[in-house]
Amino acid sequence: MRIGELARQAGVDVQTVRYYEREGLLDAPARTASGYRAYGPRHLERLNFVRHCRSLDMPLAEIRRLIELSRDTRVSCDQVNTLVRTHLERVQAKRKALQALEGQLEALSAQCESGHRVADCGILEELIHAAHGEACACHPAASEA
Amino acid sequence: MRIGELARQAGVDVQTVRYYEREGLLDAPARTASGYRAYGPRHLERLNFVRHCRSLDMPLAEIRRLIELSRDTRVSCDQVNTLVRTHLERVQAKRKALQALEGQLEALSAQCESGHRVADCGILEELIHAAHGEACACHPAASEA
DNA sequence: AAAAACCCTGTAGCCGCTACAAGGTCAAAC
DNA sequence: GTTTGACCTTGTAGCGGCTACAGGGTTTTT
Repeated sequence: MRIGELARQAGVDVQTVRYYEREGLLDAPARTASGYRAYGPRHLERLNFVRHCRSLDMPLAEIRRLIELSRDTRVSCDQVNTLVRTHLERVQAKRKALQALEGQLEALSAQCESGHRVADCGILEELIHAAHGEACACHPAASEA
Repeated sequence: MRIGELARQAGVDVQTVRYYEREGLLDAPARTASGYRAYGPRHLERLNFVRHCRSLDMPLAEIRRLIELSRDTRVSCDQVNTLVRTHLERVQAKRKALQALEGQLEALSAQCESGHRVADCGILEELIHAAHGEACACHPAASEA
């Protein structure tokens, strides 16, 4: 299987495959006489593994670590679980931050009534007031923390 | 006010101030005889505005657009509100994606019971099964969509 | 007068790709 | 047999939003 076929089967760009090889996530395959990469089913399996981890938003460094761990079957599973849970905590933290953002942006947008000019608009005023460190719809109680 | 003082007052890195100037978010200030940037209170106000928008996770391009809009006070406020609401939708979409991720990672972690080896661990098996396109704890109903 | 703290420009690194340039190879159509 | 087109190769640069470092000059403090 050549790189285009591998990429198609995994649903990724050809460049991404080469990138993963450079980054040590995919073993360098054999080459044909003319220098083309020749992949086997193991490579596809590994590539799908990487993509699945990426779909869980894991950074490449952690996927690399998972691959290392999986190579040594004597390793305690706790290490894998810790990695997953640490990642989960990161995702949770980011989600909560976005949730707070949502509230702030909604408050901001609520300042605006249709049809008037920016000179009379609550949004820019809010944003500019923030420049003075004053309370605003975005960060109502920020200064109380 | 020199760049260090400005940066300190806004709570940003000196490099970030220069970066914003390069990116057209901050007007180039006057220079002293020896070439040092000399800022006034207007610059601090603008910098705080930019930082506030960044705290709302707006991309610099949108902040630039907001600055443009705010310069022309005859512009309809709807443009500002649309920008904010579009950004809000992006944030919402990302938050929902992260929420789904959380569930997947939790299901994954639940596969693991403490103390055993990776060979017997549900997590890596799940991740590797995914490489065959099978149903997994991470993506239980993905193939039904 | 020396040391420390500040400033300048330019460049490169982070992440996970993506795209482009400038070439070599291979299969099929004419 | 050659020409088209799809494929492959390497190397390099770009995205965003900074951050850091190198190698200098200036100002302030000791």
